[in-house]
Amino acid sequence: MEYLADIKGKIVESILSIYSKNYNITDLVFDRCKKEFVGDYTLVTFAFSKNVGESPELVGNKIGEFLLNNKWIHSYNVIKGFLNIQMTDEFWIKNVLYFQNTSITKILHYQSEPKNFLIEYCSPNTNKPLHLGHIRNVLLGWSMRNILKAKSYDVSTTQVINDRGIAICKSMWAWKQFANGATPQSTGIKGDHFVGDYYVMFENKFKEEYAQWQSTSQANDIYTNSKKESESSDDFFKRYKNDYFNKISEIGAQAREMLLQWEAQVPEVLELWKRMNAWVYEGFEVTHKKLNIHFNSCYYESQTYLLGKEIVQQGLDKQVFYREADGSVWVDLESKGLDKKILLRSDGTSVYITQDLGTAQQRHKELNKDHYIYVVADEQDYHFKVLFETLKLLEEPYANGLYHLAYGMVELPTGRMKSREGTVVDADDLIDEVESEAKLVAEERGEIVHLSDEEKSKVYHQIGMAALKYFMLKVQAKKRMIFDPKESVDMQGNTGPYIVNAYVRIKSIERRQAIESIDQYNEIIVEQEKELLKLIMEYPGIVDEAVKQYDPSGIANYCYSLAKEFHRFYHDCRILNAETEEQKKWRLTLCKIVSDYLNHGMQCLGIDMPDRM
RNA sequence: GGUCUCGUAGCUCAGCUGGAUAGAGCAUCUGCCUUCUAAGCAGAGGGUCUCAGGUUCGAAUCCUGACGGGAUCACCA
Repeated sequence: MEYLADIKGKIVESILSIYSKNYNITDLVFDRCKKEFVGDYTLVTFAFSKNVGESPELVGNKIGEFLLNNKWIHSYNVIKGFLNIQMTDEFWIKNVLYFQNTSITKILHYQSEPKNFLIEYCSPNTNKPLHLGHIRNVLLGWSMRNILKAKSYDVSTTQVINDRGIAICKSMWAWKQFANGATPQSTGIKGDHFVGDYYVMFENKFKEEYAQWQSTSQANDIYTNSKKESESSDDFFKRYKNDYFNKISEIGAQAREMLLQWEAQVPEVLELWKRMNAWVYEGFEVTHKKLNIHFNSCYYESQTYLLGKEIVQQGLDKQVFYREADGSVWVDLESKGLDKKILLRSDGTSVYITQDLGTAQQRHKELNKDHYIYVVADEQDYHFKVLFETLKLLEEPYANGLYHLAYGMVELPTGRMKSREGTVVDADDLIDEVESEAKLVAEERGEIVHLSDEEKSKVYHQIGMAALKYFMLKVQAKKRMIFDPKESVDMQGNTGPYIVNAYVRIKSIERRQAIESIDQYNEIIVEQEKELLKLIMEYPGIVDEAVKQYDPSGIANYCYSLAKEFHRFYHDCRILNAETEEQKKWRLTLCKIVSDYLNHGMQCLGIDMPDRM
């Protein structure tokens, strides 16, 4: 445990000794001292003073006086209810030695109990490539995986792939119709984009058909008979689109026919389905690799979409579900502040949630985890509330370990992304863009001209990814975010590359001078050094908070603060040309610690840093 | 309309288990490269923390209400 904990202990001890009151440090406000006051740490005594019936100043002075007995407290001052204490140089030195000699893994593992997790994230459809929304999802999911791993928890990851349904049938239909046997290989198009293109082709064809139909007398009859009062034909036909697809459309009927054939396992359809999905998976694989994210397993809806009927039966047997006269099965969650929710259609077929119930149960049977985290956009908040409450009603043993990591939707400065309007930001395009921006800046600077082409492109990729990933992860997960493509490729200021730059500066120094470990220090410690150490000491708390909140943004912001503080230190203080050999070693050690913590934090975010840039 | 959620500088965001004069970045303006990578540093301007009440020594932070944005309320997934 770092030595700040000792100071906190001393404060608790002082209160016990002076006032015979037993306090927990978490009940007291003890924080870093604000820069405009003299001191390193501050204890706020207002609330406490009230409890003991003495003025805040008196309490501050008494505790301050008591603390002076400690060799790590240099001095104190009291301003109203604020007791500011200054630490001795010995305190900082002890901490440096501790951080130098103790691995971050060990520090984070302290008092951590064994737990195991399954994180479900990404969850794509196989009819189109990954987009910006998926990027936020996978970065959050993968980052949470890294953070939990950093706490030495057992974590595995999975994704549920929606590989069946009408959407992929649309792609299949269009491919049969227009492709003439073309493949990703024959056209050189990435598999997921290739299949996505046929989905778009279907949609365009359908739009065309629908538009033509709207001028027929059949359409006119339907409009006059079923329009709402004063509804324009435009509005009506927008609303009617889905019905048209299901009831009237010719190509809609053909696509639905393919779906039926798929369910009936018609070999020819099954074959095409497998073939096209395989193309998509190849494409996804490339994107995953670029983002450097991984999955320990995959669940396919084609294999799980029939699950859940059994669990519904169990619920009926336990009388926590009920059957309506028409045969549909429901759960009543009104006592939980939710509504009644259908679990099985009157014809006995599944709905969305049926499958999720079944999947949850099956997964627990197979993996037996304590915690299951679903990384899914917050538009599904209600669905997950219902799902979790239903599983609790069923008294499933894992029901209390379920967590919906909900993140806000990603919007463009122009508003929501709409595939219909072609405003969806494609994941691969975005990755290419940040990479070429990184390349542009790097070439201007010319620091890495001597590297081989292969090494160079690796650095461009790392910097581009640092920019993109940090940009996405610095925002609190639960908040919706405005994604400005222009800002995402920024490399200055509060950005990933800024943090990478701090790290690279240290690596550059390391290349000039090997860092030896130290066991003492006898010179003055400057303010910039203390500020760095204060931040280093805060890291375990930052990680714990990220785990508690299921939110990496705190770690992202921490990395920025640490990098910022380092840049200041680097500017103000000479390291290799320090005043004495001893100071140089001390500062080198400090650099080493900072680079380790920066690297650890960035690793938690899934950001891989280069040694040069 | 019901439920959930958000509202902090021109823009994008921190800060939210109540604590001192509310912080960054971008953008605008001004300085600093013969010294370890200037993707950097230092400085200036920019705020009724949406509004109104309440809780108290103290509120951006907690509570209530209003206003404004978003999500959701299918025998879709």
